[in-house]
Amino acid sequence: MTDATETETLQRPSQSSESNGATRERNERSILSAAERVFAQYGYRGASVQAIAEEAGLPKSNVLYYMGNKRGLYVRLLERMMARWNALLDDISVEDDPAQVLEAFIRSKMQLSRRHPEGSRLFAAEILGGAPFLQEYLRGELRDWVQTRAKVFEQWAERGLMDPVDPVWLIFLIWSATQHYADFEAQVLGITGKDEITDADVERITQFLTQVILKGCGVRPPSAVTG
Amino acid sequence: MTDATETETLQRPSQSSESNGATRERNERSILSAAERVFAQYGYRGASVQAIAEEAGLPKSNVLYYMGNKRGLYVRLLERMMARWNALLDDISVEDDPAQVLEAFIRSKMQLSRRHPEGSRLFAAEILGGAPFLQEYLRGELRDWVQTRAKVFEQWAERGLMDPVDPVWLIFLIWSATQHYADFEAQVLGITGKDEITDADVERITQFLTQVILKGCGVRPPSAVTG
DNA sequence: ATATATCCTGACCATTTGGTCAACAGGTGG
DNA sequence: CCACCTGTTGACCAAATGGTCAGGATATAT
Repeated sequence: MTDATETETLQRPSQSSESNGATRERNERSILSAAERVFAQYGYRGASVQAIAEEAGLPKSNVLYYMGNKRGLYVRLLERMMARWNALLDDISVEDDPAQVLEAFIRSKMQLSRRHPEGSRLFAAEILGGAPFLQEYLRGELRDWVQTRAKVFEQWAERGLMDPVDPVWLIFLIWSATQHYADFEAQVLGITGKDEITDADVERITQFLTQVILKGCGVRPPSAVTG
Repeated sequence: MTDATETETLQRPSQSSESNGATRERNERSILSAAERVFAQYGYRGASVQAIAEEAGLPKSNVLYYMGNKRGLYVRLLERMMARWNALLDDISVEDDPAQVLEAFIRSKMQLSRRHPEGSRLFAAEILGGAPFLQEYLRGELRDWVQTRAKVFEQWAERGLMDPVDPVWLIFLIWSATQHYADFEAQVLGITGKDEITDADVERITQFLTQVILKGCGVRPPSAVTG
């Protein structure tokens, strides 16, 4: 009965959703944020509810009161990250300028990793471990996402707007390159000797990647005015 | 006293190292291999000695008999992977052909990830978690490795053999792109719908990456005969 | 004030964790 | 035969694990 509720059909915030659900919202947010950090660092198995609770500054029981159980909490975080992800490069068409689209892709992907480094690492850890919770998503939604974009890339190639490279691998290349700075931040920092990746660094990396990848695919950089 | 021995000053294999150290070697190998898989999948915290033992087909006590403790086993695996890593792109000089060197780099890095996917993932998981065991290595050996190669790339750029891109970021780009296929194998398989990455796939990816990255950096592909 | 719903949490539980240890087996050299 | 070394493993331990639950605190609605 008092089992893991669907975490969707939660309180119906009748009218005064301010003081009513306010506590809940505040606590849930802080738990989710703490959990994201802990899961990202230790992976699903390695993370403990106790550690999450401490990170959130709450007793373990309270975390479980809000989240039901460890598994549900984890899935919820994955879903949140997937939603952010799906918003990326929402609509592109053959009519768009390849250079502009590719640059926008690289830039927004870079910013996603920058804005949500823990979410990015959480995702990476899940995939590393064989994606036990995400098989479905990978073979469904995400696959469609990729195929749609790949189609457009292909048509660009047919029209001579870029080299005839395999579009799926191009997408993987952009993914890996952009995610590297979030997922392998520890490595990047260690090797460069920095103690932080600044906004300026991110901008420079974005430009570097844009330049190399566009040129590498035979895409002409966007000429501000469409010739 | 009976603490974690240095795992280096083990048995001195006097002369008959066949029947003598043979059992040890066999068991150690199978434990290391099993541990690599389990650590890669679950991370350090998430992996259990019990799981490693089962994977190796031995009782837990036996694993601990050979390896001392979990930590030592993990460190030993990391060191093994680092050794493989250091052998990469061992010597390059300004006199070499950029195209040949870059292609060799991409190819050998690709093969390293292919030959040791679990080791690659183990490494990735360690970095993802903030590299608690590898700080020293990253800021020391690996940093030097990168700086040395970066110097060469820079000189190539000065000589007009390639575009003046930031060499460190170029190295990161190659790393991330090549490692992606090992670390995110689950994602690649899910999206492409394959159930295995074949040797032919690896070859095609290698050529794709070589083509795009060389062209992207303004490196002319190796003209079999030096012009 | 009373009732009701949310929020909070310490105590508790079975299971698993990393690790120790004593006992024992097998072979080799004296 | 004994002594010694390597290998083997079940029994055991304190600590940590995910999760439950009863009981209390707090606030709002009537």
